[in-house]
Amino acid sequence: MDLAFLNELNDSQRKAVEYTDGASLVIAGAGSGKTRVLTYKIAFLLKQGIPASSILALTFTNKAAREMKKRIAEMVGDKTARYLWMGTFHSIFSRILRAEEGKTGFTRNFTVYDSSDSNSLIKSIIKELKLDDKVYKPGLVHSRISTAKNNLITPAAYSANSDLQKADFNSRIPLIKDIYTIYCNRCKQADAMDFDDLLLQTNLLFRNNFDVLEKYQRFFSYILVDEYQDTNFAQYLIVKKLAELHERICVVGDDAQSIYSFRGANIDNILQFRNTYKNAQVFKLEQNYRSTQTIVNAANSLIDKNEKQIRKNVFSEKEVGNLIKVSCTINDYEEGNLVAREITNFRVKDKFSYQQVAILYRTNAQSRVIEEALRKELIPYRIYGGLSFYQRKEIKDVIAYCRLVCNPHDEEALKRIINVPARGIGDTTVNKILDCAKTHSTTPWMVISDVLGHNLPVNAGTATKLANFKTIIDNFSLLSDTLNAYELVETIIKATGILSETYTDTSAENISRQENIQELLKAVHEFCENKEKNGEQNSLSDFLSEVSLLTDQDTDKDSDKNKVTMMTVHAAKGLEFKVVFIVGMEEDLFPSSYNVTSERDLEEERRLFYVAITRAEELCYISYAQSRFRNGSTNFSNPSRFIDDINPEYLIMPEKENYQRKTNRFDNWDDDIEVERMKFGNGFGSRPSRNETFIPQQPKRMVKIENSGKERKEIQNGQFKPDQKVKHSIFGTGKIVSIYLDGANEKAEIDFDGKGKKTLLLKFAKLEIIE
DNA sequence: TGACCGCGTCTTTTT
DNA sequence: GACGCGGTCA
Repeated sequence: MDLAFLNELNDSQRKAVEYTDGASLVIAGAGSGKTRVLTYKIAFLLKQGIPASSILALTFTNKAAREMKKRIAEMVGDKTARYLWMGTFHSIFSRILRAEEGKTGFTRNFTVYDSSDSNSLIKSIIKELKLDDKVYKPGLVHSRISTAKNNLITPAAYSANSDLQKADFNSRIPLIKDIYTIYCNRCKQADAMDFDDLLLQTNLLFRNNFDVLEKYQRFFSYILVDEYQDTNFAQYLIVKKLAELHERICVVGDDAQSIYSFRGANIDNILQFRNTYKNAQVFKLEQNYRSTQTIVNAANSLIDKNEKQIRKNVFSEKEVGNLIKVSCTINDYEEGNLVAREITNFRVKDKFSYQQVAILYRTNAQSRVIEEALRKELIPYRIYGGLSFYQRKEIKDVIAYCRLVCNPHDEEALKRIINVPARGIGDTTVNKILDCAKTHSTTPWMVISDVLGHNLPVNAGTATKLANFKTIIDNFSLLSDTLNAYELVETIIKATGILSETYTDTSAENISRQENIQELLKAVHEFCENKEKNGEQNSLSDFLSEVSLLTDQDTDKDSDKNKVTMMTVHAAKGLEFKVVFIVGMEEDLFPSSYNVTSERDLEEERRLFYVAITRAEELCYISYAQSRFRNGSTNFSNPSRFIDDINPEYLIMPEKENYQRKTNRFDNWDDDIEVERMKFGNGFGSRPSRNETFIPQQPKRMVKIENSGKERKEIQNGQFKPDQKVKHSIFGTGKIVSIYLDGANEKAEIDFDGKGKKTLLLKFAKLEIIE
């Protein structure tokens, strides 16, 4: 057995790889070779003769799985590696759920609803219940349902749980339980699972079928989990159950990089690992091979401000490197220019190529200004995230046809394309069908299949149109027995005229739509060839079962080589770049004011910043703007408190003078560049005369400037005043710090006894005045 | 039924 | 600024 590759590891990496007898936790600091440990460990297991098919490796993204599999194949050979169970939780367990069809009430061809399908279904349920969608906001309802599912709370349990009912009642949305119940019934009827179902149903499968659980427990003799800090309760429990028999489980992660709590990720899973697995070995990887000492030390000094963490000593033995330059510009527009100019500088000096540079931001909306600036400087870039390929209208339309062909009961797919291209079946008819399906407790497809039998109140013309539509879909379904995915998708595109719909128009938009459809065809083609090569199925439903779990990250193209990368910090997790620009480091944006209502949330934002900094290998730039065009108006902002969290010895700060400057000058990295005129939005020619908004002060709160130029801060409220003592149903008693207006929302900042300061929306908070 | 217009709302991150 | 919704008109 050739184990020479183990010599490529450092001491702690090697120990982590070689320990295979029981549970282990690998705490991997940023850049410490986490992926290396995982791949080498799997290779190590394989070399010892453990069959690939008995190793389950769960990753966070498809891309991570693919890359890891590739590396393992290089080490141990393609044949040995091929049968590894490696993928995201969602893709692995959707495979298992399909294999175990019938045990969960879903067939093996179940559709996967993406978030917009879920939202759309929730929206129609809210409408059917005649509820106000301003109160029952679909997004909000979805997130409540999602949270419930991630915590394995079924609709019945949700309705029965008095705490949840009380919370919903206090939030004035007591009927969530009904929406949740109906939502689940409708999904089941449509033979559709949403993302969260994939985890929830897996748990139900294992809970209700001990024999099935036992089968997989025996089957998977070794389990590895990557990015364990970002697992939620549903994922935690799946892993725990599967590992119960052997306890040969190895989880890898970094608590300092846990940034997905909004998706239900629970950092306690990693913090409490040793309580779950009493005999667990812990390995710490602390040497960072990625970044300069300055970057590592700066990141350490930042994360040190977090209370909740596993202390570790991440260090780098690379060169000391450059200090992190912090820059301040007058507005977001100049910030973009600053970044673009600096990137051009690199090119002139031949220091870095474009693909070694990344620009990271907190929100996708920030990409726009930066994009403009890069374009002006003729810098090629690639934006990740935002509207992903598979969320584009034309792609979703084609996919919806495919979904309907494989599963005609898929309500969301039906609604989407029943009138695309226009065939005279409008909203009125669709609503009648939905109504009718509801009263007959059946699916819309059944109604269309037998219009007369269901007494659908439409005229003969409409009935014919519906019959024609049904014939189209039925014909495709017949073809699906003989054609592979590529042939069928091609037929669908041609026969439905989706493509020809765009032919008439030669606008740039339509050309891009055509290209996208061609791109999709290419992807299906590749899928079919790949599957054929491996002797696997390549029918349309096989394609669909994979495509619904793909994301933008998975569509890398060769043409994207040598471009600057632009993405959110979240999307950058796991990646590394020679040069990283972190833009928009402003209070209320980063940390995001929407996100932060507690110290716990603030710590997550801080971890997010930590992730951003540690992406950089050699150079890291941080910038913030004094004003920014956001949500249709210009807002003044203060530098992020996180900048102060970094030990200043690693930073070059903008000169203090610039910090508070009242003139139109801005600080920049090249002092000789001419100052451009500030760009302010509509009718905002005159700046407010007050300057104090530029002076850093506590609390660092963004002051909203209306277009009229008026400044609004704290406001009067008839009922609530600062210093009042109040009681909240969840947070208990506290004292009001301030009442202020955020946009149109009246908010209260309250210092709760023992719970710290929180910001609440007055209209929802239901506060009781104590004194 | 479908195209178009204007208004109001909502702006975080993603498998 | 962008999008979705509701209303109006052909």
